[in-house]
Amino acid sequence: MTRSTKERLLEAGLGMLLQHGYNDLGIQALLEKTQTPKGSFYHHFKSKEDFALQVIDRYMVDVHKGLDLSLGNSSLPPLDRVRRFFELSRDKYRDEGYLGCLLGGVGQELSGVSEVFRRKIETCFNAIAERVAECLEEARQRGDLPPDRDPRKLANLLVDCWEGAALRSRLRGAPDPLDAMLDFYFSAAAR
Amino acid sequence: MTRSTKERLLEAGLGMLLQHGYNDLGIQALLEKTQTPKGSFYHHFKSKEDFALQVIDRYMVDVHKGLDLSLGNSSLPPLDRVRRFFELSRDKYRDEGYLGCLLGGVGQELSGVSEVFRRKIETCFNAIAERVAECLEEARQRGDLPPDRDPRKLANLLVDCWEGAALRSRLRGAPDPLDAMLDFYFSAAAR
DNA sequence: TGAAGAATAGACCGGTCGGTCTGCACGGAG
DNA sequence: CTCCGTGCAGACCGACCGGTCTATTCTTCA
Repeated sequence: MTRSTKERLLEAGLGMLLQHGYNDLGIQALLEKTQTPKGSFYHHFKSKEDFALQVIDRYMVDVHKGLDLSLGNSSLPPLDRVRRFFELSRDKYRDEGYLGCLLGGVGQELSGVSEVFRRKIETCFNAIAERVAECLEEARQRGDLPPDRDPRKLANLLVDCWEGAALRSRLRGAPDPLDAMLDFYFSAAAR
Repeated sequence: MTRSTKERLLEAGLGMLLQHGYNDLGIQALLEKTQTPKGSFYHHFKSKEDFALQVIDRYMVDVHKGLDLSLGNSSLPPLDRVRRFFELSRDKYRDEGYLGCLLGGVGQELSGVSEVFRRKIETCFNAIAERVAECLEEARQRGDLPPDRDPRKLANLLVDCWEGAALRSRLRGAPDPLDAMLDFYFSAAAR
């Protein structure tokens, strides 16, 4: 039971944070949704901020799992592995009702107001880009990418554009912007 | 004086909305900053939501001014005009301390919770993309763009990626992601 | 069995939120 | 001059916010 309550809170928090954002997410509402008394919440988390940061950590666990799954698939050429990761993310967004990316949402909302969150989100993006970059470097060495391209810049670019497309797909409730972005990026990067 | 108070509120609101987002923007704080009593605020705006929507309208006036300025400059080739617009935006972001784009910020924060804002922001993006698309169409007809490219899709793509880069530049407090994105886009789109 | 700490439980708190209400100042129209 | 609409002014309101506190229950292990 120990973990279960905390886990339940984090899980529900993930969904609610995605939909409501940070400031519009009420502790009260979270507690009602998870049938948890307030005492439990503040037993497991020292504050709302602490809670949100842990939700992000949990989100990143899933992200890294997705990265393992796609980038680790060595039966695919490296460029396809990268694309695979984002297509997986797109499918996840679909299942969630196109609410976009938690990092983008929280990042936009809080980076102007909280240094803690600003740093946190930037660190998460860097971590993702770093892993993508490794795979792009492999592609470069295979000749799938022009040798003069910097894989790290290319990876950050991809992540950034992805976040923009994710916002747009959220606004539209549709995956089109995500697919269009991937098509453009991979045809342009490879040539 | 009639306009002045409302104008002052909208202007301050623009900055505060950009930094704090919607939910973290307190009416109280806005009133203190602008030395305005509460009665005046609710005389001019029927609610906080109404206020924010008008702030967005005001923001869009500036955006369209920027579009007029850049896209209307017929001494430049159309592709350069488009790039010019985004470079202008980048400079504006710099002057504001790299807080990114209001549309992106508000869009991310509220689109999961308010249909009104979701639609509003999507409409704004479409308006920008539409004007960009016109210019891209001109470029296509001149042969600066491959004839099989759809200017509208290309324009939306550009706007989307820009928003992602704007978020990242906000997280970093630096323009690099914006420039990297523009470089990539224009070299890829044109070839 | 019993002591101790983890976890649950929810009443309660001060502060702040968005929003309302009433009254006053002012300026042009009759 | 009065009248009336517009804008300024701020006290006030109930609701809700995140967070605290104390008490109780469960779990574990000596």
